[in-house]
Amino acid sequence: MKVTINDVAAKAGVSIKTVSRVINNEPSVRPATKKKVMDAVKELNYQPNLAARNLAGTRSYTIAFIYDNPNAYYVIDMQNGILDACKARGYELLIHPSNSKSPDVHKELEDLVEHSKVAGLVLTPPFSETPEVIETVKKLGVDYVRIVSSEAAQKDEDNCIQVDDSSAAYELTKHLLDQGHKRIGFLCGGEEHVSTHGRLDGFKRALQDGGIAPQQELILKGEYSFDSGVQGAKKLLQSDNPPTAIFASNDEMAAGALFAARLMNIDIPAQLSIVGFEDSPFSRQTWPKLTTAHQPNNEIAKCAAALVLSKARSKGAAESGSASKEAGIQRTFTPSLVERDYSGPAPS
Amino acid sequence: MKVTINDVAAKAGVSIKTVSRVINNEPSVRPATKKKVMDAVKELNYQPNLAARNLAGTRSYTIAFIYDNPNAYYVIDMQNGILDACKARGYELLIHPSNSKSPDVHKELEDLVEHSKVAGLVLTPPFSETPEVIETVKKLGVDYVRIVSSEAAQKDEDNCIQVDDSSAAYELTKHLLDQGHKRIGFLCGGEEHVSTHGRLDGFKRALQDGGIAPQQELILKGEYSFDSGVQGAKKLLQSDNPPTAIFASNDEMAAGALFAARLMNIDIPAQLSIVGFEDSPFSRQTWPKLTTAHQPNNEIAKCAAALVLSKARSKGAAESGSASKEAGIQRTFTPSLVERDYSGPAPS
DNA sequence: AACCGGGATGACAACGCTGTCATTTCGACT
DNA sequence: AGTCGAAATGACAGCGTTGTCATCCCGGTT
Repeated sequence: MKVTINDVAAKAGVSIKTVSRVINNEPSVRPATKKKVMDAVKELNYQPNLAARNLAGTRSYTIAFIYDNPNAYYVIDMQNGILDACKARGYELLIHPSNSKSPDVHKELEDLVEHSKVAGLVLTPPFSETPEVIETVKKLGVDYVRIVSSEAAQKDEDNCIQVDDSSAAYELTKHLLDQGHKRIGFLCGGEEHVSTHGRLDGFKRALQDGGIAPQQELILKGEYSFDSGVQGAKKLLQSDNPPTAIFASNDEMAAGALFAARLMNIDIPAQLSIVGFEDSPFSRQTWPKLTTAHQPNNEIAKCAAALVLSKARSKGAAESGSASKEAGIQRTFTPSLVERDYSGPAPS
Repeated sequence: MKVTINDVAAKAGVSIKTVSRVINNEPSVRPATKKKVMDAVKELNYQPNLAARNLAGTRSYTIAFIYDNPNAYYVIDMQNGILDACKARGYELLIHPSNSKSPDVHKELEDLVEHSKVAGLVLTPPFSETPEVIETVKKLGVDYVRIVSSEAAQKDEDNCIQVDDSSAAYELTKHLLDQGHKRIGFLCGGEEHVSTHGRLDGFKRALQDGGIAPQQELILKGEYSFDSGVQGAKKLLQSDNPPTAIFASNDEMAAGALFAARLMNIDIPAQLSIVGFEDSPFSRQTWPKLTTAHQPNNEIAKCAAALVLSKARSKGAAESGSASKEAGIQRTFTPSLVERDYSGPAPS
């Protein structure tokens, strides 16, 4: 049958409590003893029983992943990253699709935390950027890490993994400017996403630094969807003085913009350049491939999970104050330019 | 703190064992007693502690979802369906991305089952259609349910939720034939998917029933990807005698075909009809929208999970032989035609 | 050489539930 | 009313781990 802590203790010639100490990295175990135990663990391929740990211990070995982003690629990427981090540390993952706009969210969160005894929460946008939700989470006193666009991180940096949308958008815009584009259309994502504002901000800053006056008529509101990209691009391209480039706030919109351009028989990239954002599989499934900003969602999620786990752990073990600034966990990510087929110099 | 079985027992004036009997639906509890207990449960909002259940009981309250399909939409849909079923029955879900082609699969599965003490497995294609993998799962003696294309279900119907690709493809093809199309191109999905063969089979049958001779040159091998759709459609449309309609084996390929047609300035649906398969968000993110066969992945997954849970339960409880044919769980799904913008009568 | 203090270790209860088995209850039949 | 058997219920021991607290051992003091 399954190998338990008793087997390990017997093999190592110590008590189960000592084994427990070793696998939990508690102090007061002589190096020699520790080695004996670790050898036994390895030899028997022992792995602590999660159910028993959860039951007996004060801390839990489960964290939850909460999301309400409709983009499947995004969610899967994040989920896999978190899963990796959990596996590495012997934790379990509870998947919790939710809806930040629903009035039940608060009770839902409460139930999740109280009932399931989770050690921590990983939140992604737009859920992670909804103030009331964060408020509730804070009140619950559970450890959490929010993955957010930098602008949304202000108040509790310590619980955030940030994505610097503004800087990335700046870089992307600069790329277009460098290629001679003077009129660049901008398709905004949904208002509820902080990233929408960050990306727009970066875009504007780059324009300004490039000495180009604001062109309000080229900035269009929208949503992070294909349809929205189609509509926005159409509007831009049908205007009297159409832009020579379009900055779409994500790849899906860029694919939409691309589609619209095709419909209008516009040659790409000769007449029009298009850039996306995120580097989702979407940008590669379009054809030819989109120039975009690569956002390492998998890695971001892994760091978020690692961070929340380290919080949960340090809390459980030594209450040694300095636990917060975890070494080795990257806190800020700036998506970086990936130049592909869909952008080129401005037409002369 | 948390409300436990003891609180319920106290409130109801019975022993904890009786409470246990009630919440597990075991026999030999007087209706009056049962009611008392249920009332107490409701009043206290009691929910059994999963860790304790897992630890104490012989059966486990965790099932695993194993997949290796790269399509995020597909996976998320399935996952949500399974999650629903689990929640409804108080089970926990273990997410396990895998790779049916990796040589480590067997050991991986073994570890998963032995170590994590899962009550059941839900498998999706192509993982669920890989013979060696199924072999391993069977050997492990764990309950499982495979979601498969009907053709792959032969041997162990009892553990399958089937998707009748052939019939659905037949219907879709018939739809095209009814509109007067005589030359229809067919873009195959990846060989490793049984659905690829089922869909082709349905296509051929419909053609035959429609009195149209096989046109081998119109059937192209491919993969379930956008790129593959682009390539295939290009090839078809550049031939001497191009088809008036294209049956793409999934929506992603259809989107690719659509894209290729646009590039070649082919008017749709006037000159060419395109149909997809699956009704993934993809088919709606394309624009205008694709005609396709709606495959209710969410529902399918829910049934699969319900089935595996009923297996696990019946095994744990009364070993009453007849447990297998679960009432009320749909076993076969036939995706059904969803007519949208991208198909029309054949050009005259 | 006896003594002390603190690090190292172990014994044992507890976590919340299920499984086993003993005990009680109840209706039906003498 | 007394007896019997099955149904209903409960007492109690685990499940594999952690937390608490007692014990042991050791080097350093006096």
